[in-house]
Amino acid sequence: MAAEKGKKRPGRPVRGSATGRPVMVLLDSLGQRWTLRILWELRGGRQTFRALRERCDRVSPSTLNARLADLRSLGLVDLDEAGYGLTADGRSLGKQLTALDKWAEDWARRA
Amino acid sequence: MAAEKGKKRPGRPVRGSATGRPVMVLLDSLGQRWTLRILWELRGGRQTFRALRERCDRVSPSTLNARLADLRSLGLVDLDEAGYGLTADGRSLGKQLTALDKWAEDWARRA
DNA sequence: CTCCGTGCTACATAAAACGTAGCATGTCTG
DNA sequence: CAGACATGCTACGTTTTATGTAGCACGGAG
Repeated sequence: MAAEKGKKRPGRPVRGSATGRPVMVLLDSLGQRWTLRILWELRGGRQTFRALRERCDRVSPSTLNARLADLRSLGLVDLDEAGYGLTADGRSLGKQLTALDKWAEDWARRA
Repeated sequence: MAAEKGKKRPGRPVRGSATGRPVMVLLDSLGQRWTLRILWELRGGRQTFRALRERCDRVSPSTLNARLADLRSLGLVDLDEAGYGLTADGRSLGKQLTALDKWAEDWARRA
């Protein structure tokens, strides 16, 4: 399982990049299936594990749980009685995704 | 393994999203290992397959080739005598990654 | 010819993700 | 209390994806 051995933090080495340069930590986590999508869907507001799973095309619960653990470890996502949601950092990253959405729209228009 | 069959385009359905909404096409491709990293490294300028591979922590050539085929199919990357490089679209997406880098720096400062 | 360097492929192995079932817990209802 | 739901999450066998190493085919230079 993807249990957390240690919290991931910007500045700590990750797979594929010994430096631990913050953006590399980020690229490493985002470059796993469903991570970007999960952040994307959480922009819409806090939701339960099961609801989130539905929104993410019924991703398998083991994968979803692994990603959520990762994102929590990064401090981008948290869990409370209302379910999973973005932290302050998560929301600010979410804005980057919104920018990406805009970019994609323009891209589609051009293509 | 080989290359993909049809060109991917924003507006065409992809795995995990039947709608083909542009940003979904993007998230789908970016959410594979090495894709983000490859784009990241290509920001530095056109380079050969082998040089790019070195910069990407010696990713296996089969994987690299698969990702490059994907990115070429998306019109973000192209290949000429000087090697692989970003297209105009690729460069504009690269700017989004640069923004992500900035974000990650701030994030690291906060964490 | 040989010697490089290029993009890229083959293929066996390992790791990641999938899909389904179901557990443990809590709350609400009769 | 029992029973019906809903929750987060785990187990585990199967499939998909990535890895690592070797090496092929081509082109240019010497």
